[in-house]
Amino acid sequence: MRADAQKNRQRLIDVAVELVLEVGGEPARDAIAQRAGVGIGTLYRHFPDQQSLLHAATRHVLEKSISAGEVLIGTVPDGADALRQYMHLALDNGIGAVNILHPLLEKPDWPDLRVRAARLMKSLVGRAVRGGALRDDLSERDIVFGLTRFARPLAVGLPPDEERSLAHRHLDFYLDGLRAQSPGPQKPLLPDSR
Amino acid sequence: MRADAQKNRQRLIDVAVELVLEVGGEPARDAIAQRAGVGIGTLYRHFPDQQSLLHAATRHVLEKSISAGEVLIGTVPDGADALRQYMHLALDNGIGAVNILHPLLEKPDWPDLRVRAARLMKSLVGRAVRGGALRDDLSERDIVFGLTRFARPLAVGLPPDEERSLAHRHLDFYLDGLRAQSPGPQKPLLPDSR
DNA sequence: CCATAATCGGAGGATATTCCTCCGTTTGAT
DNA sequence: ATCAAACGGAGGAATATCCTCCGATTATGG
Repeated sequence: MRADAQKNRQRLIDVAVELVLEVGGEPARDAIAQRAGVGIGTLYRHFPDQQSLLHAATRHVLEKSISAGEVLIGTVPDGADALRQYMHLALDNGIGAVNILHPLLEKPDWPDLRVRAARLMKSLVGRAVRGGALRDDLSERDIVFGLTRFARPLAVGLPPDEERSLAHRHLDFYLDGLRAQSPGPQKPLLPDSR
Repeated sequence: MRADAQKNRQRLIDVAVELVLEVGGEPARDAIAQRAGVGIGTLYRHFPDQQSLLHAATRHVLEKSISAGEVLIGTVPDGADALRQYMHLALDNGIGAVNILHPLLEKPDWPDLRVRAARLMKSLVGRAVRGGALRDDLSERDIVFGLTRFARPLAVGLPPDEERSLAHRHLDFYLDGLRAQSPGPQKPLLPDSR
C-alpha cells in the first residue's frame, strides 16, 4: 500500500471518531472527507460502505484503549490507581465513540477484543475492589456506565479544551464517590421522587 | 383557547422534550407530530417555525425544574440533601434537553428564568458548601456540568428504565465524591496522560 | 529521471429525508 | 343546532446525503 494511501486511511478513521463524538451519531460522509482534507472519492475507495468505516473506527479506539489498559495492569501496582488512570486514558482515546457506534454496527463481533476487554475490566475492577479502595457492590458494567457519563462531549457551550479538562476533573470526583469508605447518601431520597 | 387545542399543545411540548433526549439534537418535525398522535398540520398551527417549539420546550423544562428547586429550598433544611434532591428531580424533569437545545436556540433570553435559576443554584450550592457537606472549590458551574453528565440518555444499549435507574444510582455516587471530607485521588495522575 | 500503476479529487445525478402549505373534515363551546 | 375553531394528512418543494465516474496527480521501482 502506498504511503499516502496509508496516511489518508488513518486520517479518515481519526476524523470519523472525532465527528462521531461531536455529532453524537453517524456523521455525514461528506463531512468526514472534508474535515480529513481528502476528496470524497478517496473516502469511498478506502471504505466502500458506511459500515466498514464505522467498524474500523470502533476497532481502532477499542484496540488503543485496551492496549493502554493492559500496560497499566502490569505497570501500576495499586488497583484503584490503575483503574483511575485507565478511565482517564480511555476518555482521551475517544472511548465515547465506541458507545455511540456500537448499537449502529451491523455485526460488531470481534472475539479477540471482547475477550481482552472482559479480562481487562475484570482485572481492573477486581483488583480495586479487593484492595478495599472501591465499594464492593460495583460490577464491571457499573464502571463502563460511569465511564460513558464522562467520555463524550455534551452540548454545554464551552470551548472544547475547557470542557475536556472539566470532564477529567469531574471524573475524579466521581471516582472518589466510588470508594469503599464513602459515606453514601446522608438521607434516603424522597420515595415519590423516582 | 379550546380545550383540545391546549392539550395538544402541551403534548407536543412533552414529546419534543422526549425526542430531543433520545436523538440528542433537533428531532424531525414529522416525528414529533407522529409520536404525539396529532397531524403534522396541528404542529405547524401551534408552532409555525422550529424555533418557537424549541423555545417552548426549553422554557417548559426550565420552569418545572426551577419551581421544584425553589420548593426544596423552603422545604429541605439540610443543604447537601436539598442539592441532591434537586439534581435527581431535574434529571427526571428532562433537564438534559435544555443542555442540548440551548445552543440551538436563536435568542434564548428569558431574564426572569435566568435570575431565578441563578438565585436557586447559588442558594443550593452555597448552603451545601457552607454546611461543610461539599468541597469548597465547587462553583455553580461545576454542579451544572456534573448534572449534564447524568441528565441525558447515552447510547449504552440498555432498556430505558434500566438506564434511568443506573443514572440515578451513579449520580449518587458522584455526589458522594463531591463531599468535603472526600479523600481525593490517592496519587497524582500521570503528568503525561493529559 | 522516467514510466506507470496506484491514488486522488470533486462534479453532479440519483436517493432519501425533511419541510410545510392547503383545504376538506371533524369537534368543542355556546 | 350552529359555526368558528381546530384537526389531519396528502403531496409538492426544498434540502441533505449518497456515491459513481473519470481526468488529473503522485509515489515508487528501475
